[in-house]
Amino acid sequence: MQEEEEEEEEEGDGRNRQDGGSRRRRGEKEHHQRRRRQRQGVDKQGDGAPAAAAAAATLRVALVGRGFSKNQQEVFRKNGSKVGIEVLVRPESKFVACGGGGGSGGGGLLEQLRRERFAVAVCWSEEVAPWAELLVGGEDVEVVGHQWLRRVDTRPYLLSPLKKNDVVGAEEEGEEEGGGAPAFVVPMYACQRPTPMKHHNHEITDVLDAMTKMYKVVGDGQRADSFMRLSSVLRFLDRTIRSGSEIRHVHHVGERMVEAVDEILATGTLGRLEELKSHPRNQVCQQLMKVHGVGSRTAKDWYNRGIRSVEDARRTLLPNDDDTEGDEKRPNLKPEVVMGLKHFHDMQVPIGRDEVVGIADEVREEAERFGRERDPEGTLLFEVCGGFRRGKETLHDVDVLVSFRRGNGEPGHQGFVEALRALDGYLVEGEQIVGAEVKAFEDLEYFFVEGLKERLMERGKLCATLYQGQMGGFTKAKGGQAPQPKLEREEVLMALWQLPGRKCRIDIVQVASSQWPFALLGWSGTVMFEKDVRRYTEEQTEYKLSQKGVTIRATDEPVTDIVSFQTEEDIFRFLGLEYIPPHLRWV
DNA sequence: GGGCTTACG
DNA sequence: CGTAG
DNA sequence: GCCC
Repeated sequence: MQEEEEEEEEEGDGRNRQDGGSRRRRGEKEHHQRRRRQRQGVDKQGDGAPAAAAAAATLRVALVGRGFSKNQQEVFRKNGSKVGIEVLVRPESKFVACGGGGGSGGGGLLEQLRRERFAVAVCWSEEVAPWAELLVGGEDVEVVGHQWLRRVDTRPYLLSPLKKNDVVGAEEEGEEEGGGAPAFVVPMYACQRPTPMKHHNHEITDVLDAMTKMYKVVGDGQRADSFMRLSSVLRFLDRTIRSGSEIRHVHHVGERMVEAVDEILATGTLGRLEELKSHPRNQVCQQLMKVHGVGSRTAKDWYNRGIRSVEDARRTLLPNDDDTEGDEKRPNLKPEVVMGLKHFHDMQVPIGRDEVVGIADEVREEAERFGRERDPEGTLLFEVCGGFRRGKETLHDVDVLVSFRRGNGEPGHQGFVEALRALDGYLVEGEQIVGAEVKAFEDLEYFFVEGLKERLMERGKLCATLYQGQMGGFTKAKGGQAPQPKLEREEVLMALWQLPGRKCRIDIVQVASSQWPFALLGWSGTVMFEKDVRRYTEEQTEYKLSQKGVTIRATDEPVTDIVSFQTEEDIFRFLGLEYIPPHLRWV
């Protein structure tokens, strides 16, 4: 797609650039950033196409491999030493890739490129430009970083960078083209990987997912994440793997993970997993963590109090009629946990898609009615997010996102600010808010979710509230400045919904309409996808992404003031990502 | 050895 | 710490 | 557990 939008790219490890640098670097903001990674110039979107023509004139040399890691480059520079460098050329695309020599072991990026019909050469100098010219003829040469290469590659997916110990051999012994299936090309961030729900490696990912869960039970979230990442990588692959080494070159796949995959392929499970599962405490804790509001810490607490099952917990912890002894050691349970225990069995029952549709219809109907009362000209934005939007067959809760755009075109939030202004005692001198804004929130009937909740409760649809709150709506108070009303806000209600015969979990979220696409993206999951789209933004762009919108990281200025975001596609495009529809976000 | 998404209660 | 995606 |  963006075959031609590279134009702008560059970045990089590009310390070696030889051209004077037509590239503007925005050094100003580097300062407070401990980020040593250079960002790609992701600024243009939409229009950024009319670049192809210019691209043909210049030969770009992309640097890849550890020979060009930041540290390595420093070494080059300091020593002025000669270093073996591999040069790969792909004439039809007018660029070459170069990487550090030395090392061995296949599977690296260079090797992948070679298999894909790049020409290969090795030079023994940091001065790659002359080599590149030699290989493809005397065009102008510009040296760019491997990030650039990844972005201009014709395939729909980006390449993952070479890992530390995966540099291919410097000696390009004959072109043994053959050699089995091509290496997997796995983008580094989950948000770059279209990942379907059903894939080719369930046998392995089932075990890895169990491992992930078990590490969460024992409280090792980071290690759990690592296994989740590996599982995510495997779900992306387009064929079943036969050995861990097939993905050794992939980011996030280390030595231990290769061993793990091999062990699963050989034995069907992991010794470490079986070992953890064999501990009664872990088994019990895993059960207890199914209770809403109970994580690994609470589960461990309960276990240490002698609780051995959810039924134990219900008996011991839920307030009962007769308070015999033992209630003095009853811990103060948060209301959520009380509800989690009380309705435990209902909450374990999967919710079918048809049931979700029914619930959503009722919520939408009421929201529309409620909205019309406030502004007959207004428009309701409504979407069921979460697993439902990704196409999941059975859900464990219903995530509803709503927004209300006023008929006059103003964001629905404007009404909130107006209402706030009208509130006696909360405002003085225009925008200045006096007193506890929290109180204002409670008093204002403007709030959409609150109003919606009341109506749905009157109808007997909504029952217990597990949590209700809001984010934003005011600027932070700083100095003597009182908080100011603010557009960005989000109201969240987590509650129970009365189905015929049972209750189920429902989350209703309302946001300012300006935040709509960001909220859609943010509430559609998966967890990994959300993490990685933010991590990608943080590491690869100069922006910062949140459910509120996009800001320029250095200045914290909202980009949403300048660029219009109407859809999720707008966000992906802005960030330089291929659009990935919800049903391909099973990372 | 630090960091690993982000925000709230 | 737990929850949300 | 992996990466920088």
